[in-house]
Amino acid sequence: MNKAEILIIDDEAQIRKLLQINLESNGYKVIQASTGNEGLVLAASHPPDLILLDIGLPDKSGHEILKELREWYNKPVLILSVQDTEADIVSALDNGATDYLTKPFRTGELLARIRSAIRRSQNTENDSTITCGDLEIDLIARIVKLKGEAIKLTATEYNLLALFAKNEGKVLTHQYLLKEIWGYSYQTETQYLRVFVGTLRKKIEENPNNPQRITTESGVGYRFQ
Amino acid sequence: MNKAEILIIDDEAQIRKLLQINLESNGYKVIQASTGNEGLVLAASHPPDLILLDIGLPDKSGHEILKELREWYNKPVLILSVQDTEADIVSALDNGATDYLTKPFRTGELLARIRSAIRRSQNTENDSTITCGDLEIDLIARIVKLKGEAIKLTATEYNLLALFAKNEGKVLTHQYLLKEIWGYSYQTETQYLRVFVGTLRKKIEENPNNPQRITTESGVGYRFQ
DNA sequence: CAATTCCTTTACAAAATCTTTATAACGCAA
DNA sequence: TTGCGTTATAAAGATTTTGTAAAGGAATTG
Repeated sequence: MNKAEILIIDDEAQIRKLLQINLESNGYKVIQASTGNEGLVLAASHPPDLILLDIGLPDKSGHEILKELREWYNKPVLILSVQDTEADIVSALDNGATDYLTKPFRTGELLARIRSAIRRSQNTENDSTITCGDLEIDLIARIVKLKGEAIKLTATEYNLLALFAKNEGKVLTHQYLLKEIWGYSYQTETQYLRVFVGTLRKKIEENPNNPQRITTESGVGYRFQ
Repeated sequence: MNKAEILIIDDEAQIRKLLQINLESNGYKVIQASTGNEGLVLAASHPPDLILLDIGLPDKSGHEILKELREWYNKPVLILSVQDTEADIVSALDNGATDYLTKPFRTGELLARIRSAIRRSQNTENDSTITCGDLEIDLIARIVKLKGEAIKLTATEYNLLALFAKNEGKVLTHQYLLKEIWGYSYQTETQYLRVFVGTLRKKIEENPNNPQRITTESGVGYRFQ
């Protein structure tokens, strides 16, 4: 993955700064929110690869934020907290937190736990390259080859194709695709999908008028084979 | 899931006992090993759903055990250790540990982290397919196969068939079917059902004039077998 | 800051699906 | 047999969904 994006939701500017410096120097792209609601909006409009969530937020408890996130967000959410009561930890983990670290944390450990969480979340059948007939997708290098020839895809086209490839054979609903590629708040923009599936077909199908790889499931979504 | 199995690899009998009692009272099945090699053998001969691994083992370091395990075992491995140096934690996590807890640990937290790890590992492996004779319905991939051949169904046809399959053998009333597929306000549109049961029969019945799979219960509804 | 690429949006044609109508067939009881 | 309620099938019409092109904006790049 090319620069995983991490969203920090924390009200303390100092901590955000500290995290930002550490994460960016380790090759992550960082987005920040100082309140829970701001964090939810940011996450919905552009889903990050991982979220660092503080429990002690001014506007809304982190537990609530976590619950709301988990209604649609299924990538890792790591909790950072000064609280270390067992009840807090258990509640967060049972509500879908991926991990729980108490402040002050050790940066090396935090980074290791982030690596671990991201590795696992990408581990959905992810052997770096996926091959489907004469189409090869290198998920590490982000290169797509058709009959050995590299194809030029835009960022969105690539993301869409990679998502299809990781779910070969399954029907992916419009909602799901939009949520994964554009974000939670784009669930109704099915026209985006039509446009991008169209351009993808032009690039990877033998005959775009009779697509074999990306087929339409009318009223439901698309399927990649 | 039917009683998840947990393998404990730890040389201290007291800790094993403590873990055993706690885990068993929470519905897990427990297997124990007091040395690293014994643990590897047990894991290989009967792979558990999760492994609790102590780092300070007499025969082999837990780090080594972890590496050997990870060559083939990809379910959760939680590390328990008296060591809490950052280097230890980072090394374990980077070698594929799912989580790392330092002794003494809090049982509630440990149980929550176990639940969390198991939940996540199960999320990636669900293929619920219903099989009725030579008809297969994959509810995740949304694929229907008859004698191994995929059949093309429209969204409504598929929904109807899936609903039948989930209620195999039962008579489903017109009202119920209409309510489930079209919605509450369509309960009187029984003609819809006739049309769609008709098209379904054409696609999945050997002889649509003498249906065996979807049979008519006159005046009541339909039954799927 | 100009050029290019990519994304978003709009418009319209084409295809697929659903709904409705019409008509025939079936089972059952009088 | 006839009549009635129910079911089956075909096919026309209506509606929804999809595909494609293209214009205008936004973002990126040199």
